[in-house]
Amino acid sequence: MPELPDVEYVRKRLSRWIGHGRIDSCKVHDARIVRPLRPSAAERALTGRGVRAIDRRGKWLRISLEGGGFVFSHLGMTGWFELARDDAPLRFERVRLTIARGRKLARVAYVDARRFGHMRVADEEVAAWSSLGPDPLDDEIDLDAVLARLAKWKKRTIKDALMDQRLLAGVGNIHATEALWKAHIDPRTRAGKIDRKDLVAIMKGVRWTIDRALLDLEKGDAGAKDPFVIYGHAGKPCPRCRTTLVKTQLAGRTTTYCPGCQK
DNA sequence: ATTATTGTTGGTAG
DNA sequence: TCTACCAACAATAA
Repeated sequence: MPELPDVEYVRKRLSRWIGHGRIDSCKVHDARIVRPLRPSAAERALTGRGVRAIDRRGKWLRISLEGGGFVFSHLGMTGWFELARDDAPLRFERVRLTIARGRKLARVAYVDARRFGHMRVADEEVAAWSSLGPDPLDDEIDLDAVLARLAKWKKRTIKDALMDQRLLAGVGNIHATEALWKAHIDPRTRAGKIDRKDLVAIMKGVRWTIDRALLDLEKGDAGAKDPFVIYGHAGKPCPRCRTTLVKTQLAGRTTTYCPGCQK
């Protein structure tokens, strides 16, 4: 379930498993994932390469290789990295990396049921990475720059704008929904109508929902219970004002909000 | 059987 | 060139 917190969690795990290791072998089970490279070309490009760093920006991961070059990885809707216990492929495994660190081997599997995720092996930074907006977890946000962008969108809703990766990197449907609830702002508000005070509240909301999600993931009991306050809770009472939460469609995505306290 | 799902991209129409 | 909308990608769960 990757939005920013999930990808950050994956980054931490990957760093632990393969940081400063060497890619001993690479096996691509599904050609779609490494397009436009052919599986054999991707495997050849990665085998034997040292790993220098693993970073995240928004929902993208970047593995920097010794001697130059990168693997950019986007998890799509259902992508995930798992540590495998042996050589048998996991369910929906698409790529396997065997990492050598000293005498130890780590079997790192990329698993992705729907296959919307992909990896790109590249010598240079790719546009998908460099055109991302500021990352709300890592970067200082220039409020004036964000406001200037929002002002140009007369018709677009603030909810849709928040999911635009050029505005802020990493916010998706769930966390846009949760952040706007926290900020008391109606998701249907036109982006251009958002003022500085609103934006400050939204940014607080974004950090609030990201921090909560990250904490849940690191506790390790994710999936055990529904961690969201209003996402997916249409028809139930608002936890803040008890008004019944409603859902609507915004830019093609289901959006939940409280008609009582989100203005 | 039907509908929904956390994301992105490419086509089309304006 | 910019904006807005929608279908497509694919596999599951309710």
